[in-house]
Amino acid sequence: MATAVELLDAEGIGGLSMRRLADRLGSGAMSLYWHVDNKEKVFDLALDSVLEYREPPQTGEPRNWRGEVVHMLEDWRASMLRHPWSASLLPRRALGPNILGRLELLSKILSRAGVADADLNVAIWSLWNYVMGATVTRASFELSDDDRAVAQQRLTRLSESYPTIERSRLLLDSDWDGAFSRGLDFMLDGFAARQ
Amino acid sequence: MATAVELLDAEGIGGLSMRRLADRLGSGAMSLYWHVDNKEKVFDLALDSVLEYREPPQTGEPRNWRGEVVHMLEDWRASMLRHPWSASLLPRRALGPNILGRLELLSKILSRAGVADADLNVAIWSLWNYVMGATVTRASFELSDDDRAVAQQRLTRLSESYPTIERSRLLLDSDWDGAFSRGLDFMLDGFAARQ
DNA sequence: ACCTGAACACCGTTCAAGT
DNA sequence: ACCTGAACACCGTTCAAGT
Repeated sequence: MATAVELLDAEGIGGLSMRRLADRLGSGAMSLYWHVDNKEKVFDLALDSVLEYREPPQTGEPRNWRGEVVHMLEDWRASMLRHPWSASLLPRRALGPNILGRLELLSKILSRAGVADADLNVAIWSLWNYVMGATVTRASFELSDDDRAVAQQRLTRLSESYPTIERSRLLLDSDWDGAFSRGLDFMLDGFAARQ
Repeated sequence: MATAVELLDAEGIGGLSMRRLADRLGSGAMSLYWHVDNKEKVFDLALDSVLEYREPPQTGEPRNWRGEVVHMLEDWRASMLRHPWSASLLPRRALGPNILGRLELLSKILSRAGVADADLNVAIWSLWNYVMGATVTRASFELSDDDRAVAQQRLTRLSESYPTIERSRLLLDSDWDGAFSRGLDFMLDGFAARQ
């Protein structure tokens, strides 16, 4: 599986073919199919393998729940951005053990923090949605400089049609990390209000 | 383009090949390439073509900004779910005119509602992230009943490892629409707090 | 200006056959 | 139990050639 991740890192999602993976593995032609059902399974395994989370060591001091949530979610996003193919793999993938582990942890933190049981699932899915959307978006904007230039050019050409987003420089603002954590703060404010 | 959307609706993302599309179009073999650069462009066009938004007719009464935002975003999500392939197409796609139009509208509503300029882009991207994450997730869980059964089975088998999400039935809760709008409310609460 | 078909360089997957 | 290579049924894209 490590080899599949290497290949995806190096060549992107289109670069992984069963034939090339077999090659890279040194093993001859099609022996892969003895170990794995099909290409989908390879993607499932690669995705989950990249999402392992190790909680930071507990110091004696009481941790605050917001900090814990933020830490885990920022790590989640960072893990996926380290392997940009993982974002485009996300749709239609199974939930592997590492993903389930993160959801479990998130549940525990939030319910310990006093989020009502009735709101818990909504809160978790909201955070999930936020992280997944942010990651998918971020990865898809991380294109070549050429592409960025083209997008910028097109937008200024169309500035009469989209005056507001042109003025606020919505598409040019490149502080992705800052936007991510500030938006997360907004969301957590929303949860905290219902506690 | 309508034909491409039909084909995607009928057969999913894997069902669209340049050859089959040409066939369906009645046109012979490879004449597509005179009209379009490559397959990527076909996907770009298909995605945007499905995201047109018509604002609801303005009654004389003053509309509330939360209602407008919720309406547009729920329509956005619904449009994508009507064409499930659009969710998996989202990563790495260009922003077409319909998408830009929605972002422009959102900007206008929020800034009219009094969201500070400094918070505007963060708010918009947060909502974007939320909608995209929710849609991608929803579409990917809408698998065959077989798949759902397998997932459920696996989770109960692993209930010792994931007690909290097992207890809250996180993965079985099927009120997606309700979760979407309740989570959206949380977010808007967060924005309103900063006004 | 628009369409065509053959051709090239790939794919995923199966399967009989090997050790 | 594990690997192999040939074979099948596809792909996206190019390009010389047609109207």
